[in-house]
Formats: sequence, structure tokens, C-alpha cells
Amino acid sequence: MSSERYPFADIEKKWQERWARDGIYTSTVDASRPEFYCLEMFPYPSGRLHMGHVRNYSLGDVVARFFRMNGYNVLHPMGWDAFGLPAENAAIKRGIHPADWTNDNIAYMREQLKRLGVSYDWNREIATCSPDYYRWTQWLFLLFYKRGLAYKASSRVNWCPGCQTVLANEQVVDGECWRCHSQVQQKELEQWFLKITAYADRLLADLEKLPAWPERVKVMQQNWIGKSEGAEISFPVEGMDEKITVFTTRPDTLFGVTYMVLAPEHPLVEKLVAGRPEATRCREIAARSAPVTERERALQEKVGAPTGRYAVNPVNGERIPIWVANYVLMEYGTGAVMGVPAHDQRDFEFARQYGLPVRVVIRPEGLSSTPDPGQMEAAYEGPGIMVNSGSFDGLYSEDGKKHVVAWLEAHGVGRPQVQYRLRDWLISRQRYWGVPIPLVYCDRCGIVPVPEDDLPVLLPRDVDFRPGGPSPLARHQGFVSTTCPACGGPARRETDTMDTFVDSSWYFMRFASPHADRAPFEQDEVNYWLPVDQYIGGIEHAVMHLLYSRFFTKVLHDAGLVDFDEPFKALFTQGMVTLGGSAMSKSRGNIVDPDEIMDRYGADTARLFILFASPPERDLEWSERGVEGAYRFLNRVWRLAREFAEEYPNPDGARIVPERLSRRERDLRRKVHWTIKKVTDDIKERFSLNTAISAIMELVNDIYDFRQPGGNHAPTVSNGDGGARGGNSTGDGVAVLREAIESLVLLLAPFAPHITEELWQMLGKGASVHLQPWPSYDAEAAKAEEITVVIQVNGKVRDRVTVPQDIDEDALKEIALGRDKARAFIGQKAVRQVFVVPGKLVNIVTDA
RNA sequence: GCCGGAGUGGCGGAAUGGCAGACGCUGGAGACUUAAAAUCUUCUGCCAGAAAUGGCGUGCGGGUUCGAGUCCCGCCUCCGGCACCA
Repeated sequence: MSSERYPFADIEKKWQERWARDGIYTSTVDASRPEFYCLEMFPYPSGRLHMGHVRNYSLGDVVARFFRMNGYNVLHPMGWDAFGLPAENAAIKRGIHPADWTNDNIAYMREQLKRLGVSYDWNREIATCSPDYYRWTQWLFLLFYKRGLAYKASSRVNWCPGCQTVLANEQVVDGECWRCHSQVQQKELEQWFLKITAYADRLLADLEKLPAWPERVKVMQQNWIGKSEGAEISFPVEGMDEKITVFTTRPDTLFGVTYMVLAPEHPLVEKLVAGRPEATRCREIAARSAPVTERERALQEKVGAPTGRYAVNPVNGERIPIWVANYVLMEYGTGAVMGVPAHDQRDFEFARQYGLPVRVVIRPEGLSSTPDPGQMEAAYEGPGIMVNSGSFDGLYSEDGKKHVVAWLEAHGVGRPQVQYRLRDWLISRQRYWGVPIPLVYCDRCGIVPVPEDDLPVLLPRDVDFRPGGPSPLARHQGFVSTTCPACGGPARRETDTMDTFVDSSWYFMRFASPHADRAPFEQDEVNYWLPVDQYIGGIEHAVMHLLYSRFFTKVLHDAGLVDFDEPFKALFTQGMVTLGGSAMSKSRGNIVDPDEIMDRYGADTARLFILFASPPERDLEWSERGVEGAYRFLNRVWRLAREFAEEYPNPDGARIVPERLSRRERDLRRKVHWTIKKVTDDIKERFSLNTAISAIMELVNDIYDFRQPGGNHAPTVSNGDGGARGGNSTGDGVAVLREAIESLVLLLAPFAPHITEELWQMLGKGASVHLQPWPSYDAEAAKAEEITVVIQVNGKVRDRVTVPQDIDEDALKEIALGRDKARAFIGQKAVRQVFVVPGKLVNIVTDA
């Protein structure tokens, strides 16, 4: 055996050019074949690929190539999420125009992807910053606008001082900007929103339609949407023609209300306190809460003050003091709550702090008497029997909820209500490098949408990037001043651009018809390819991108533009690539550069290592030694196949006649077919690419054993002792070896596309290995002749015995009981029972 | 606090309730070589033993079972999501 190293650089370059020339990965609609849409999350063109990209795209490529070889018409496209802040920051810092910076990065990263050998249909490449694309993003925005799903409103929004723009709720993580980690501030601003809350219920309910999504992603979306069911209840304000409406999940505790609380910024506060001595203190609380984010507020001490006003409990006419307190959020529910200290921990703490009364109205189950409020150390939030609740006394609280709501509804003072934590999606950004919102402000006509025929509203190139002040677009007179599409009079353009997540909320549809110029996509094409059959990407998009995309898909579905209402049938979230235990990042300085790895070992090695080192959903620790192992393996495959091809250059050799094969030949053949089944199942059923690769490695090890003349290492599935006949000089042996090596190359092709292509050609086979049918599994050949059965005594393994595969239970039992080792452990004890698991083991159970 | 996931050799990791540690890395020994590298062969969970072999072993404590890494109950630790959401 030689120690030759294979020339990966030449091979990889050669085949990449050949594939591109022959267009073997281009796809078109073909109704005669099943389709498969395999998609990986497209990257932001930040400069160069990182290992996370390599992992993501290697995973996707295995899936795409596997389904292609299995006869599917595969769509596997790639593009660029090309709008975003880093481009603009580069412009500010280094004076490079964002468009140039972005296009340079795309050009470089495209070459890197090609170098990795990913089987994309490059004819479908898209970039969200291209006018051909963002024209349709604008068109979709107008569709939302016309359907009442895009609106402008003034509200308290998250402002990132670092990025100098507002952010969506989803983009604030632990009170910080998800991109630059600045402390986010609160500002009252007029902004554009998309009405995702109108779809909250469907976004939640339809998670059930996604069995092939990871549980944790669905749970994250569930948490984010945050549905809670309860009631809205109105309390009239004493002596005023006003009422306070609260949302509660506990209408069963309505008799336990001992105070009301308004959020400090609640519009009613001013009316209640105007001209009263309590006004000063209430306004103080409001002023202190105003600039603070919700998160910081959660950490603050509870502070409140009475307004001096009273409300009336509609259920029993009781007078209840109205307070203002910082623990009530204006953004959730109605901005007002009823205080039930006995059955809500927050209310309990607040009541204790300010000496408000506590009244128990739920008796915990199993308790014979009602707890004494003075003795309570915490609120009782569980269910129980209603007490001190008038005609509702004695009801179980869960049933009581319905009865109380029915009573309220009958008296016109309440109704059932569902609340969501989800807020509408704020999409305005005060930045340049994004899609202009296609609207015009006219003093006469108000807000006027730009007519579809005038799209796209082009982003001007000549803008002023100096930081500070209004956004570059707002400073660009040529952009701002326009004429009103309705009346022709002078008008101003909207200068906000859209959140880049709008761009990525529909790109997977554009791939179906990337060149369509009369619509965002052709309907027949989008309905042929979509939904995406397998979507692959990072967990960091569990809420943002994946929720927004689901929302877009549902709106487009309702508008009759697409047939499907969920975009991604199956989702796979890959783990991070780490070095030294933490994510690779520039600031940590623990980067491994994909280019460097490809220079040293080639793309196939890089791909193979990253797929082998860890199960795809788990984090992967980078290991230089591991990379070398992958490289060593590919060299082993190379030498094996090349030497065989040299020895037996003519591929039309003897056919395999199973009855004529020697024991060794049958054993190898069994391993080949076992491997085919294992690799197929691992890819298709389990996404277990690391074990698929290990199975291929086992096959290679066994082929090496087979070739070794004196070798007596039987293939591991055979359980046999190999047999005396060495070598493979017979025609049968060559045929078996050929089958093994050809199968090996085919099975390895999705993982290591270049080396397998070269070997396939070397073996004298015809067209591209990637266009070959996936090897089929022969159950007959895979069947074991002999099996090793474990013999246990009282559950402990004491012996092993090799028996014919089809031995019957009784015979096996006899053999087991007759074994010397088994008898030694049985000793004088009586055999009570013998368990036989066919093909696996015998367990002899004795008396103690 | 609520929800989700994970915990297995020196390391990455494998195991439809049925041989724990496949495969790879690391390390040891040998072959080839003037030598080294590469390659090939072989061993490599822990303890005892010269060996045969025996005992122990999947975060901890219980349980179900002929048999548990796997199922059930109760904990611990780590990772992630949500959290003053009424």
C-alpha cells in the first residue's frame, strides 16, 4: 500500500469548473418528478465565510445531493441578505459606498461557496439590495398597506443609540441591541408597523402543523406570542363619566379586588388627578418610568401612589381605591389591572408595601377553612373553592371563571378576552442601506402609496454618510422632494427604510422565480417548489426570521398569491462551531478561517470533518487533529479506489453470483449492503450525518481487511471468523470488491463531492457521480448467516456463542444451557426461567 | 419561577428496553525506512491479575423489568427561551 496523498487542489478546481460548465445543478419545473426544495439560510455578506456558514452549507449540500441522487427534482438556491447596517458603518468609517462594499463582499463570498463545492443553482442567485428584488419588497409592503396590515403610529419604541435607529421588540435582547449591544432607550416616535398581532392566533395554532420543526423552536415562538385567555372587565369611576377596563386571567377572583392600578402612562391618569393634591406624586411616578425600558422597570422596586379616586366593583358595588404604579405596563392588555393581593403575588407584595387590604376569595383545595389574610406570607395562586364571592360561593375556581364572565357579559360590564404578548412589528429604520418605504406625504392627500408602476423607489447613491442628525435619506433633497401621485402637487417621500428582516421574510419564494419582472414570483412556480422541504440554519433565528417569514406567508396566502400557508415544512437548527469552548468571533480572536483550511486540506476534508465531528444539531468544537483525521480518511479512500482502478481498469467484469461466493466475499458484500441501508436511513430519517460517515469509515476499514491477503479480520457485521481463504484473485472476488468500491464512492459523494467525482471517473464509470442513482440495498445480501448470541446468567453477560442465523428458540436455549461458562455461573442453583430474544441473547434466570 | 434541551472513556462522540464505549482523535507497541515523516498492523474505560479471568462503570437517590445509558418517580449541575405579561 502506498502512502500517496491525493491532489485535492487540482481535482476540486477541475470539477467545480466542469459542473458549472455542464450546469448539472440547475433545476427547472418538471411535473413528472417529485420536487424537493432544500434551503439554507442565506448569509449577510459580511466579508468572508465563517465556519458556521461552512457547517450550514455543508449540511444543506448533503441533503440536496442525497435527494438529487434519489430521483428528486431538487431546488437548491443561494443568495444574499444584502441590506444592513455593517455596510453603512463601513461607509462611515472608511468612506466606501455601502453598495460597493456589499458587492465586493458578495463577489468574494460567492467564490468561497463555489470553492466549497456546494451544489447551488447559481442561475437563481439573488441579492436583496438589488432593485430587481427590492422592487418586490416594496410591492409587498404596499400589499400589506392595502390590506390594512401596515400602519403608522406613534408609540414608545426601542431606540438604539449605537445604530442610531429604532429596533423591533425581537431585536432587543436583555435590554441591549442584538447587533451592537448598546443599551436600548425608550422614545416616543411615529413609526411604521406591520400588524403581525392580527395573525397571532394563527401563528400560534399552526405550529401544530409543523411536526418536523424542533420542539424548542416551537416553544420559543409559543413563549414569544404568549397567549393568555381571560376576561376584560369594566369598572366605572366614581363621580366621573369614565370607566377603567382591565384584563385579567382570573375573573374568578373578582370579589377579592381591593384596589385598582393604572400604568403610569395610562391616558386616564391625568383626568383622574387633575386639580387634586395627589397629582404631584402620580406625575412623578409617570415621569420616572417614561425613559426606562420594560426590562429595567422589571428590576426596579415597585412604586405606587393613590390617585384619590375610586372605582366601583361591578360585581358587588364596592368602592375601590385607584392607584398608579410602575409595575403595570401600558403595552400589555389595557394598561390597567385589578389588584387581588390574596391571589396574585405581585399584588400581594404591593398591598403589603402600601398597607392595602388582602381578601381571600379562593380556598385552596383540601383546606377546610379559609386562610387568615393577616397570616399569609404569599399569595395563593392555585385553584380552589370560591368563598366570599356572593352567589358564586362553593364553585370550583376553574368553573367559576366561566360563570363570573357569563354574569359580567349578561350585565354588559365584561366579556371573554384573549391577550397576546406579541406586539406589532416595527419595521421603520432611520438608516440608509435598506429598502425605501414606498410612500409619499402630500399636504393635500395625506399618505399616498407610490403606484406599482413607479416601483422601485430607488435608493439614491449620492448620499451624505456623516453620522449624527437625520438619516442620510432625509438629508437628500433630491430624494425627499417629489410630486404627489394622486394630485400632482408637491410632496415628500418617506425617508425611513425597512428592517432587513422584511427582505428575508419572502426571499425563499423569490428563488422559485428569481427573474420574474411582473410579479414577486410566478404563481405556478412558487406553488410547485414551495413550501421549502428542508430549511437549515442557526437557532438564533428561532423567533425573528422564522416568525416573520411565517407571518408573510400567511398574508400572501390570504391574498391568494400562494397556495401554502406555512413556508418551511421541515426545519433543522444546527449547532455552533466553537474553538476553546466558545463561539468563534473576531473580538475573541478565536477564528479559524475556512480559506486556510481549504488551502491546506481541500474543501472535501473541511466538509467531511465538520459533518463528522459532532451531531449536526449540537455544538461542534473545532479540532485541527480531527481535520487531519478526515483528511487521512479521504486519502485512504483515494488509494483504495485508485489502486483498484489501476489493477482492474475494465469496469465490465464478472457479475456477482451470490451462490458462488466464498465466505469472505459474502461477508464483505453483507457489509456493503448494511452500509447502504445505514447511510440511507441516517441521512433520510434521522439527519444523523456523523453516524452516516462513521458507517462509511467502517466499510472502508473492512475493504482494507478484505484486500489484505492474510487478513482475517472479518467485516464487523458478519460475526463470523472470516474463513481461511485469503486474497481476492478470483473473478468473484473482483466483482465483490468492485461493488464495494463503487458503492463506497456513491455513498460518499454527497459528503465529499470532488474526490468522489474524480474516483468515479477513474473507475471507468460514465457521467457525473452526482447524477447517478443512489445505490440500492439488497436485503438478501445484507442478511447475516451466523449471529453471535450473548448468554447471560441473571442479567450478566457470561458467554457468547456463534449460531446459524435461523436457529430456533429451543435449540438456542439448549445450546446456552449446555455452555460450560454458563453452567459455572449457574452452579447448584435451580434454573427458574430462560428468556430468549431471537437473534440477540439468552438470559438464564436462577433462584437466588 | 415557568418552559425546552443536555449530562456516557483522556477528548469528539455511538448504542428500536437486550454485548456500553461503534467511528474518529490522542497515547502505547510493532512493520517498512540508514533515519524521520507518511503508510500499514495491533492495543488503548477504571481497578485487581503475569495471564486466563473477575469486579466496577453512562450526573445523584429510588423504582419498574428476567434485563435500564434508554422507561417511571424524586433530586443535582450545565445550556437555551420566557419572565412584574395581570
